[in-house]
Amino acid sequence: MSPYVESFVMHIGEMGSRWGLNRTLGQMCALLYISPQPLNADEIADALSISRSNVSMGLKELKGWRLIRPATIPGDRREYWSTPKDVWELFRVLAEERHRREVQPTLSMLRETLMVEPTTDDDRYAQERLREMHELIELLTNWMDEIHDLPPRTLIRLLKLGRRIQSLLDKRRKTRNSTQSNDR
Amino acid sequence: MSPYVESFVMHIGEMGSRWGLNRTLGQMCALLYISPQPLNADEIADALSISRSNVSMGLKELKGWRLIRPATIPGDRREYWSTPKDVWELFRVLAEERHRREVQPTLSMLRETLMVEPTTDDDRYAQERLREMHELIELLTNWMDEIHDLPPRTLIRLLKLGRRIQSLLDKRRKTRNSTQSNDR
DNA sequence: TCTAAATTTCAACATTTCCTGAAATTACTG
DNA sequence: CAGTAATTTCAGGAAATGTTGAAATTTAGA
Repeated sequence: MSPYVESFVMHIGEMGSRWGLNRTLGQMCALLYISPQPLNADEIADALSISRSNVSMGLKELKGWRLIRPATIPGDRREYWSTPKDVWELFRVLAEERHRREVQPTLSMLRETLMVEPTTDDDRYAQERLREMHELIELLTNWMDEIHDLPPRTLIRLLKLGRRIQSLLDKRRKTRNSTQSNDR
Repeated sequence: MSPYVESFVMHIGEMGSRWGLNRTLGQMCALLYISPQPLNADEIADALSISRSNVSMGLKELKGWRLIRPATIPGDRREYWSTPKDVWELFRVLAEERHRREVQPTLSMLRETLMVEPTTDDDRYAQERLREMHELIELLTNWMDEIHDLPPRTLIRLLKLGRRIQSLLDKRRKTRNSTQSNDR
């Protein structure tokens, strides 16, 4: 592994631990991302100096994360792997998976708890906090779902707009109000 | 701790591990969030059945995360603690801290690596991937900075807009193009 | 300034998470 | 359908993380 590549792989490895993956998973991802060609398990084990079995388990997990894809090299019977090369897609997949694993269960929990009638004052206060949290998470979730398959081009425009979004929204509201309907 | 509160606290505890905090930190946060009054260290230890010293270390960390604030109760010499009660603020602080701890270092690493002139073809390919990642992260970072202190009201409007943002952006581009300037 | 309550520190222990090599399984190929 | 290459599984050990109680430190008030 060239030093060029190494600093990146190691760094993402460290970060990986904070992204639901762990160090090894992060390193594997990073390595596959910056490799021009797909790699097979032995090459990965070799590059990262980890055991073959560790790679096998890692690949299994990364499949679950939808972060890697198989590739075949004609005349070679081993399996090769790579990540999507588009950062947008990579981040989107990661975000979706984390949403599925972290946010969805939390939403369920909140919904269930909110069904229960609180009895004490403290519980009533707690319920109010839960309700607010539920509302925000649901808003964010719906938003993510909605923009999920907007073209990256559109999202980039939105990002570049930054805070100027405010005036745009204001303008929209004004015209809408002066005509008729309102959001939702 | 009432069962009402308990399911929430325990759940956030589990999630906490995935959010850079750990289980105990998550539980402490959750508990302080849904408690009508600030709590002192002993009350926290008691509610969560953990040692006093663990609470002390936890509070120290949570201070570092800016997730808790001290409160004083007149005539009581102990220190009391609570979280912000506004979910928006809570999430924003969490996002900011994670950004500081995870994204910033990654940005630095990318910038440094991009300074180095790649020598092999593989390194040149790697650099291209790094460049794209850097670009995206920077775009997201700037966006976050910009909308950082827009009023929640505005953000809610944006969220509720969902994918309809597209037509709004299209409209804007059309008028802009027909007059003159462009984004950036 | 002294005392006792409150808080913090830290080294030892406990728990969780990760990684490995050996063995088992699967999948090609002759 | 052997025989071998490739991959997966898994129990045990290693490393990392979290927790505790005892001792040290800080703080507030008498």
